[in-house]
Amino acid sequence: MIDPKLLRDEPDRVRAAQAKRGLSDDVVDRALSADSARRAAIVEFERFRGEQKQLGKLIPKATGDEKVALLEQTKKLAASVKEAEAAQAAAEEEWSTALRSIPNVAADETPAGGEDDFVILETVGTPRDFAAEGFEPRDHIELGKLLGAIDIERGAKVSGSRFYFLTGVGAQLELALINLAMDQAREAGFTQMIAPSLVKPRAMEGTGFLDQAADDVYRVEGQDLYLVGTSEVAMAAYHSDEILDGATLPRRYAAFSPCFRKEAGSHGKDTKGIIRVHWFDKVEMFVYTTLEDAAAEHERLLAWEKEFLNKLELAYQVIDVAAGDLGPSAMRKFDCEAWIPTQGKYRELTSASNCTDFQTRRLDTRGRFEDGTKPIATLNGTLCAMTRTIVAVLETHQQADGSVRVPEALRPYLQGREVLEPLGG
RNA sequence: GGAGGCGUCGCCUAGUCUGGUCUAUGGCGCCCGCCUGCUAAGCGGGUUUGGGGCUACAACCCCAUCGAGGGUUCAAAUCCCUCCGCCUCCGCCA
Repeated sequence: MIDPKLLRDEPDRVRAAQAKRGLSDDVVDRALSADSARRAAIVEFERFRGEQKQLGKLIPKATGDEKVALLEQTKKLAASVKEAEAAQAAAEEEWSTALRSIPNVAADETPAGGEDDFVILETVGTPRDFAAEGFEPRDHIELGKLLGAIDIERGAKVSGSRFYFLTGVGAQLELALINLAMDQAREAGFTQMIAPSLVKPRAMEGTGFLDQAADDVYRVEGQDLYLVGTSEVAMAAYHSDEILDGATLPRRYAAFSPCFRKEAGSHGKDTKGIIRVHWFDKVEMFVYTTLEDAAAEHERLLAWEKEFLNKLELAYQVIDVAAGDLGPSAMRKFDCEAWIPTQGKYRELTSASNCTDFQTRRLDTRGRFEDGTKPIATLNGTLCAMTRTIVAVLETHQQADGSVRVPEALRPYLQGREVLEPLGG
């Protein structure tokens, strides 16, 4: 939720922000008029209510005819109060709906436009030249089979398309990645967390996932619970309805959880392999900090993501995601896209978002500072999304014989193994 | 799943039976001031959160807020209903 004050004081800035995302600014006027209607309704209600309270005080002292008259008067007033209260509630509702449908105001630095209007900030490493090395790279599906690491057929048999089993060395690889990520996070001062992947509607709404992305969210039948698409959801709601001591900020959490996505609307995209699946596990960085520090923290999250990708010796580029592709919560987003050899392109592996006070306003999380209670910011960034990372590692570090070289940083987490060998026979 | 108990402004707590000076008591903690070689103690004051009015976004005034939502009533922390959470016991279970 954006700051209502910003809407009131600088509606043109909000209009411009809508345009930058390619959205209509009708909602701005709707929200503005709802706001003034709401305030009028509040004044009305408070006038009646105040009068009612004043008269109510006289009743216990009154006697006889005086009391009868008072009771008659207050009875009428009670009806007005009730009516005004209902009108106020309706006005609040309309205002809140309008306000909530306005996404976060993108940062000045965020490129305008949609999905294709991103700006490449940096390219790290060089994609391997398999032609020069004299062999055709195998895709992760084939490598997964050779190594006995990924069982997609049985994933489909048991759970349907876009599911998989990680088997043997594949399972070990995920556990190694989790531990590498968690160790890095712990060393950087993060509190390690294992977060629930089923959450109440409040958490889902609060993080903005019931807006545009609603179609992508699994809802549990008959249970008023949702499966999270990222532990960001649980972590943003973790401190809901709390006022955090400003001195404890930034609070940095590294949360592990499975993630579930319907992938509605992506039929036909990435239908093979484990690039796009309905479930995967992820270690996510989640930070609560001050609004003043948020932009700097965003850069730090990106730095930690790069550090992790560097450990895995991957080639990648960092992009500044365009406004139209930010999602409702973020005001700026950096994606790290790793080179996938058999696709001949960079694919998103991690994503770091600065959500400023958009989520904390919805979830009632604030900070107590010397100069008062103020809104605070949340940020999130992927440290390691297992499936796509496994794809990148296998394909990038494969060798002509179908074996895969283990990046050095990962070896301590794989019993010192330097190479993953194809299964015999 | 069954039975019972509990939920008060940071923490503890009074108030709920018997609705109305509850404008929610007291203590602890915290903040400001006084006092004071320093510290402690003592004394005085302040200390939920959200919203609105008016404005300099101050001060001030007002409304809401006693787990949440309804209801009864002129009036609800207090009575009634529903829900949520926590605790105890039983059952079940990894």
